[in-house]
Amino acid sequence: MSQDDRARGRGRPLSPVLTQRKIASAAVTLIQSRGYRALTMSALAEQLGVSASALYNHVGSKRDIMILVQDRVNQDIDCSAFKSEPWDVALDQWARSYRDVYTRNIPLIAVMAVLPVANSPHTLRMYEKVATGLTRAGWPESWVVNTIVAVESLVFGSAYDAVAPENIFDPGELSDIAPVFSAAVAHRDLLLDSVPSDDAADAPEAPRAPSPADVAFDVGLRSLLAGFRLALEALHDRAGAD
Amino acid sequence: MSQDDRARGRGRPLSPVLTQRKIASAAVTLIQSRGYRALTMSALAEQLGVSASALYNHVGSKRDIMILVQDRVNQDIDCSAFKSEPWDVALDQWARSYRDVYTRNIPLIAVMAVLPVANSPHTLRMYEKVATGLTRAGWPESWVVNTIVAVESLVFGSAYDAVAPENIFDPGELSDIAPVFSAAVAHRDLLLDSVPSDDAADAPEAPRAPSPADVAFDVGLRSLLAGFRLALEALHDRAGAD
DNA sequence: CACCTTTATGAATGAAATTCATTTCTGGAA
DNA sequence: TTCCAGAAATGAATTTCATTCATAAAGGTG
Repeated sequence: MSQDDRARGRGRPLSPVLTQRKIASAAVTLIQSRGYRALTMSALAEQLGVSASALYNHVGSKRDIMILVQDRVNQDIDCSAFKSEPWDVALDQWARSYRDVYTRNIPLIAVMAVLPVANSPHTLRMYEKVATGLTRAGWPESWVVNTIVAVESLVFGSAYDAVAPENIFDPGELSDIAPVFSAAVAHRDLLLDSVPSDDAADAPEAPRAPSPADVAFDVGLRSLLAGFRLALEALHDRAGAD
Repeated sequence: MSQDDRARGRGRPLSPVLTQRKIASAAVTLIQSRGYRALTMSALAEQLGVSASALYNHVGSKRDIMILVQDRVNQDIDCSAFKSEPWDVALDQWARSYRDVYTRNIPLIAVMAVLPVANSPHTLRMYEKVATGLTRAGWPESWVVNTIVAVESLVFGSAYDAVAPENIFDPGELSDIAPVFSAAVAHRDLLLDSVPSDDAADAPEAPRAPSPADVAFDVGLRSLLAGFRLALEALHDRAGAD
């Protein structure tokens, strides 16, 4: 399809057909056009004009491909705010962008959340920007990673929530056994206006109205950041008292 | 194994062998003894002394079984604090218990996070307790669900983090490209004492030392709750001003 | 009693990932 | 140059699951 349609015979080709780079690109393309469900070794091989077993000369498993995809996808996370903005504003923007990316890449969460960063250069660069921003703003070294992890945790959980069906909390026939909760679900949407509309600057594309999941994430992120501000103040007060 | 070893012939048995209840129990048993990897339709059928295809007379798919398991597992989450404690203390205890449970049931996260609650009575009962606690404490109805979702998001993300390898942030050979982050990772453990030891009351079993992931969760949860306290105060101040 | 429904069995089916034997080419050492 | 180990393809298994299908036996309802 994509390359050269003449069937290749057996044996090593004259010039190499595959590289990890090409495999990763093809995987991303495939995912974007047909989704993660469609990312099979065969489909990927077909996309590359190659037989499925050939992939195993370049990666050890499908999981390896997910890892390549993950590092690539992480480049889309916007860390730019750490250059200029105060740490809390930057963390806010980073978290929102991070969630947007993973809402589009749910199957990567299980990979990213558990994957040693050691072979993901772009991911590591992202963390470096965040860590630098926090450190420069006066966060103690010993807190930086935990702060990052806490934000990430909220982000991953919220990404799942974002792809859940809208009626996920609708108690259906069982509303009798949960009257207070049912009422709360029914009145959940009253906050819908308090949320910032997605991107003012760079998006002519989709000024999508915020969903309940967006509101919940907004509430959680704001609260988490407010808590962080308090914690940082407390740390500095204590340090100042010595 | 578990029931009656005499081979059953073809055809409908004299008394029913399977129920959804029995399937769910067997699944939980299997998971506890051999983990989620071992939860296959065949293994489950064997556990029940039945052929795999028989299961499909009682559930539509393996996912349905995961749903049954999920509702059962959610009964282990401790909501008791909402009866007596202030809302923030109760939310704290709930969240910690919730994370413990899902740390042991990682594959359920993808199910739970996305599953309509309508057919999970125990899950719904849990939400009812939480919603009641928050409402009684003065949280406005419109905030209750979002508050719950925010905590859950942190919990799910943190559960992933808890099962990640300890060295997940070790930059390995790439530490050059992320010096600030690498230093932060190296000093991450300095907070290890600030975390409550797991269970004082009911655990003679494992007074396990807190891991870095436990600390990060603790930091995140504390901050989130601090932020919630501020938000609730602000709401009441605003309401009082009218 | 006739007949549809329920709930088993055991034998396919099908989708994936992965492995294996084989082929062909490359690049470095003798 | 020649030779050979190793790299990189192919296509044909293999494996492991979930799921479906044809068939059989029992239950319950008219």
